[in-house]
Amino acid sequence: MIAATQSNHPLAGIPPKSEVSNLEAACVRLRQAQMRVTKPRISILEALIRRETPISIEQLHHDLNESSCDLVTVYRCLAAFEELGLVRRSFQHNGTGLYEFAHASRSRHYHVLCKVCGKSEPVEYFSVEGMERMLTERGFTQLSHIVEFFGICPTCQLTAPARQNSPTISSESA
Amino acid sequence: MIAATQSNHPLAGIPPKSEVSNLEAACVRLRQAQMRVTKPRISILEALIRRETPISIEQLHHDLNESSCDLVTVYRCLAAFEELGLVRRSFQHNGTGLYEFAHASRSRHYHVLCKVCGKSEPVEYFSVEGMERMLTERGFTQLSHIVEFFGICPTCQLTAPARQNSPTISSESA
DNA sequence: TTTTGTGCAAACTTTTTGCAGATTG
DNA sequence: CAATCTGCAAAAAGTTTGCACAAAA
Repeated sequence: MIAATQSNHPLAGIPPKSEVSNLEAACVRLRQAQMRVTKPRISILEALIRRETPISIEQLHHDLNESSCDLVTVYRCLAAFEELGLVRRSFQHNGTGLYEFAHASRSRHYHVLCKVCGKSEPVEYFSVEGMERMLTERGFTQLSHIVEFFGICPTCQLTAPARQNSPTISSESA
Repeated sequence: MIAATQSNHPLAGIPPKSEVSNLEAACVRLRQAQMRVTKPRISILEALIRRETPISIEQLHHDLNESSCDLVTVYRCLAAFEELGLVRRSFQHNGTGLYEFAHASRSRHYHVLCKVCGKSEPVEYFSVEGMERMLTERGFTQLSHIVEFFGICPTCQLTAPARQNSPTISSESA
């Protein structure tokens, strides 16, 4: 989309160090999980790191240049990345998935998504009530929200084989 | 599903007053919105009021006896009910929608959904962090969560025709 | 009687699966 | 070389739409 930065500064086009380390950390994570660091995976991670807001799979695939890898691969990679805690999934109002890179350093934030244009903006999190009050002040109308927690219940831990995932995925709340 | 209560107490089979008033309030709401109070709508509302936990559309349709109304009607009714604020939608970990009756009297609560069996339990809401800590103590593992706010952004309010909905849907945060 | 809702069939969108060939470590 | 990924094709889920008939006000 955005053509490479138009300056001819020596660092033009070279991603900031933080992006590199994010990517590297992610690759380490992949190897830890005995997963391979492939070209599609790298491009997907790069694209996610570049972005600041959550993005749909379709759109991500498009950003990737379409030809660089198959849509199915994007689905598979994101599912894997989510299991590893490398990305976070959220939802649009219609239930379609959105993904964003889970920056290890940054504290977790949340989003407002416009029900009409679908654009999302990050927002600081205080409390549900404070949040909606603040969004009203920002000019949003017809506010609603969902808060959902997922986990594996005690019963299923006993019965299901439960593919044990890498380190705690739940570490996001640490 | 559950055959009429097996006792022969005079009140057997008669729903508690609260259910009735919930249903009545909902019907008033429908009429306010110039919507008709039809048999399918009543059964859907009844089924939702009976339930305590969020339910998928498929499952709701099943609870309804399948034959009592078409699956498409369930979709349409729930979408309409959501617009009116009569029900709340949430999501399973895979993105499929879940609905629950928005009891006007009760304060809003949230859920934990098991990633394996999908069962949901209501939980008191404190804060995201406290929530996950508490769920860990309850024996849940591999916790994750989503918090998403939806609304109509200032820009779209100017451009889009924006079918003006009934009283504030957003009143849930009042 | 007019307006609104429903059922049915079919389309669509999003996501998942199977498998052979390509790629990584 | 062995294990793991990817692409392609096809299927499965979940959800939406169009239209004629049915039901509610």
